[in-house]
Amino acid sequence: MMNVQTLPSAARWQPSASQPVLKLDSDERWSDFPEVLNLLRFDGQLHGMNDTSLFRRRRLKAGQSALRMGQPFEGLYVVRLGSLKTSMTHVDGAEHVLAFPMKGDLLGFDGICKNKYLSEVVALTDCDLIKIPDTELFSPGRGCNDIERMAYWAISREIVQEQTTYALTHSAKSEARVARFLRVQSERFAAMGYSANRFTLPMTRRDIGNHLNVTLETVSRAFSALDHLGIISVERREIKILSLEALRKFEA
Amino acid sequence: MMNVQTLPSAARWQPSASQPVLKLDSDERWSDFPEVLNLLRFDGQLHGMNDTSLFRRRRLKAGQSALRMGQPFEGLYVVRLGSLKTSMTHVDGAEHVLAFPMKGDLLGFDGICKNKYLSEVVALTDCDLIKIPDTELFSPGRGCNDIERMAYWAISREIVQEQTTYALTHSAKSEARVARFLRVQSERFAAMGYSANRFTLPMTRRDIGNHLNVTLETVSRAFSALDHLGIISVERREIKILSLEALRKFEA
DNA sequence: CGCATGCTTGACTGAACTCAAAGTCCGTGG
DNA sequence: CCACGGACTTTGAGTTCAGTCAAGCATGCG
Repeated sequence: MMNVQTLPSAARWQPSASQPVLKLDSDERWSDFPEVLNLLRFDGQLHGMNDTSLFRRRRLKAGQSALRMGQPFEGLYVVRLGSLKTSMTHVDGAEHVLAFPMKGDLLGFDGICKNKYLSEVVALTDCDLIKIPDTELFSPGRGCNDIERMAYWAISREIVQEQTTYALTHSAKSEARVARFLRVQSERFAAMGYSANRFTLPMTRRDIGNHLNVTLETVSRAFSALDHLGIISVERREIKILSLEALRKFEA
Repeated sequence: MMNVQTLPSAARWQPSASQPVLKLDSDERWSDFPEVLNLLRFDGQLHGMNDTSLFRRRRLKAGQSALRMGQPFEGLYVVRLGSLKTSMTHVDGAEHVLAFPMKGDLLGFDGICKNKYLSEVVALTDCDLIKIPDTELFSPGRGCNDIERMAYWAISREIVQEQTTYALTHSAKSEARVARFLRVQSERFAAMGYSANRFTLPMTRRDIGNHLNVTLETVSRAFSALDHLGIISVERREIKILSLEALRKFEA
């Protein structure tokens, strides 16, 4: 059994008139290969040649941007703490929320193909990231590289999660999508050692709605409906799941 | 300029009462690393150590299954010819169409993470696939491996395409989704050297609808509407794009 | 030829969107 | 400290868009 702790309700971002000026990337060195493997829940095979890996540490305040669309690829990130939001902005200016990465998730993998990042990532809470620089991934002299293999394994995992997420938007009814979203969130929290029954959503109703392709009002109404039915308890962003069984029934 | 050819309208699959019995995987050897790189439109860096690569060739008749959910991972496939359909089946039995792979696309990458395939892939037309066996990808003694790097680069590309596809379902109006779907199809055909203005859709209205999360009737109505407006010409599955400009306007 | 599948079109219904108003929480500044 | 403002949320009422149900046609196969 994993150690269950309550989710740190971390400084929620309250929009302030001006984006606070900040000292950029605390570029601390950080070298704990086993911790990264553990965060990623890696269970593949390695060659055991993990030389002294040079990771970096990066802390973000809520509201800060972790990666920007179009920025040249400079490596991958593993989330050590905090919640983020990944989104794409279309030519017509419309935003599309792709995912809500949290502890153990990988960021930036869409930058490998074209050598620049293709999505925006912003911190929803204060965050602690581990950077795997591109030099560690691709250095040609390095030969066979455990880091590269680990990274690609993690990318494969992210693909699977993306497919699952994609499937989220394919329920007939909007209430069903919201119910499924909550269940998936619950499972993700549980997988990282947090409580599955009680958690704080780090994102707004609008972001949830965008992600599920429904309006924020519909999300709100769905939450209220599930609350009135006694299936969950909603108090702003504090969610308690009272009956996982009943929640699952709503996913049809 | 690429060589433009009309899309081979390839034996469309007409469902027959019984799945035809077939000789399985023609397991021919096949060893043309440059062709694979070309198919994948690879433009990354390699170490130039591409030893004698041992690929396999596999031909499928329309309607045959290329990969099955749950089947143990045995490698990746690159499509050399033909069209396919990727889908996931949920616990409740609902099918979700993820993508329509064609020439140059990669199959099976969702199998790396859990060492088994997580989606169904069936051929919509007769297909010609190149198999990259897992032994070629992961053999530990092999050291630094160009094939592995190429494969992962291709996976990164597929992620990007998946995100684009995912965004397909995030247009407000259903007509807009259908219009965007047609434009994306057109661009994909063009990217592989086929005509961008005239092509044959290999999939049913139902599959398109499932993919876009609308009903087949809605797809049909959208096609008709775009036809009546003179933006496209639809005759069963034969599509002509008459005004790409106008088509784009419908994506808002 | 009959049958099955796929496609189109119409009429009706209902779910989700839009618009609107009011309430809550939180940080800021007087 | 308290009042204000802004973002976020909830809830209601009206409307529109897409789903459902149904009928009919086309095509290709046995």
